[in-house]
Amino acid sequence: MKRVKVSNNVIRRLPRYLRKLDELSESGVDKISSRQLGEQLGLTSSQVRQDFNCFGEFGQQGYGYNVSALRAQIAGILGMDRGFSSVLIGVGNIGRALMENFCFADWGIHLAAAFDVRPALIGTEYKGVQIYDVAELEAYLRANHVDIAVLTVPKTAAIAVTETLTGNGIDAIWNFTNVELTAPNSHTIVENVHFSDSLLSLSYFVAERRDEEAAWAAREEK
Amino acid sequence: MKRVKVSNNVIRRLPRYLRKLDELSESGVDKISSRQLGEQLGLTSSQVRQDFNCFGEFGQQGYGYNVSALRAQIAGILGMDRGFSSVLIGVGNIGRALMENFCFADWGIHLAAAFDVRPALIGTEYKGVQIYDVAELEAYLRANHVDIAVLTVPKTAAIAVTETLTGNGIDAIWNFTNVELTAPNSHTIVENVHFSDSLLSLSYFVAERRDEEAAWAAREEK
DNA sequence: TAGATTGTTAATCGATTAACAATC
DNA sequence: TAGATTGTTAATCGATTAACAATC
Repeated sequence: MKRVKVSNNVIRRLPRYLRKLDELSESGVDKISSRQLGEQLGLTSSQVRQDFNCFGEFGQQGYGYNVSALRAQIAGILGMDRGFSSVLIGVGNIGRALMENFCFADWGIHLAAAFDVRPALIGTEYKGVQIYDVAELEAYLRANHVDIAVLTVPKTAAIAVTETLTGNGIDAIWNFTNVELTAPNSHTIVENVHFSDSLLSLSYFVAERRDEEAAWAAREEK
Repeated sequence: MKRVKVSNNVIRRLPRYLRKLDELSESGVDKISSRQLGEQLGLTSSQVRQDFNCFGEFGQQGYGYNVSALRAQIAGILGMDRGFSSVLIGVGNIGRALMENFCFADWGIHLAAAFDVRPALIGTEYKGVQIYDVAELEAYLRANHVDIAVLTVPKTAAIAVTETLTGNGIDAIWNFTNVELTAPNSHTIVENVHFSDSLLSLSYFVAERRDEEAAWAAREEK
């Protein structure tokens, strides 16, 4: 597979292609053209073809793309077949929500262990995943290869836990705390899930919509 | 305030400016230049100034920007001072995580009510928010003005609830289900929080990193 | 006043779109 | 073969960066 420097925009579209292809598969569709795929995602056919051509030639001229073959290619590009392993730190509401409803395995990630500070949780199992004491995190990371840490601790614990993680070989963090972990010169890959950023974008669009409505109403008035 | 058509990239940066300005405020910083602000967010000073100039003139030549004044401007642009109201549907783990840990009020959104189907929850209160039967959702929406619906129901209920929402005047949905709600021709504003997209992007970057490491190791070998 | 930094115009860069030869 | 659709190059568009006059 080619692995040239690919723009961030392209990378962010790959998971959307994957979801759409899974949806098509479920509906029994087994071939699709760049034009059809683009229409369903709000993209031009050119963009779809350009995106795929960053990584190789996945289609067949005059035919289009085979849904399951293309799906497999994209899954490979995204690293879903690499057997990445992860641990989750912080079995609160958001941690439990992920353990319960989010199928890590569906996306090729093995959730190997969870950690918390609360005695009532330590030593128990939740959804088939063992919960350990955070005090054991360092030892665990030294004994086991872990690719990704899922950070779902309270804000106050975020920095300390992050230091334990990065100090013990973790170079990728899926961050659900609203603490900014991205040290400017850091070696660590951080993917932030900032709920507030998402809600505020929505709020912006609602405000814009309300202003438009008000402008219309004012025009009617006259 | 100007409200010209602003690019999506700019809109997505606004919440980041807001968070950074809050952080600066907390640290007692009361003025900042576009250069300093840019450095702390990984942006050029030009970009920072261009972004703000989409909406007005918030700085002072030779001085820079007043942190709290700029913060207030951005809050206004994002609609945080409009008193938007919201309801949450689905008081499962993710719904509870939001109700418990996410301060809607901090972002100018009032969470007015929650809805669920489980008898054990209906009629109770969680974190000061009343939980109603989903069967009452339609009546509630007709009786109360609601700007935003927070959708945290299981996948299987997503479509039916969305129809109730859009059929009763809701034009903005904050969607936590991994169902694609964005009807191509829809009037509804949908902001998706797709956990899987986020994790897969992270997975991509990890895969890229591992490939680089492997390439280095292979070079050492020779 | 001199220094600093904005607001804004112009230049550059990169991403998206269009076009078309290759080919299934 | 004729029709369809890719892969890929060229053209366009928009976003970012650079530059600088205005001005605090």
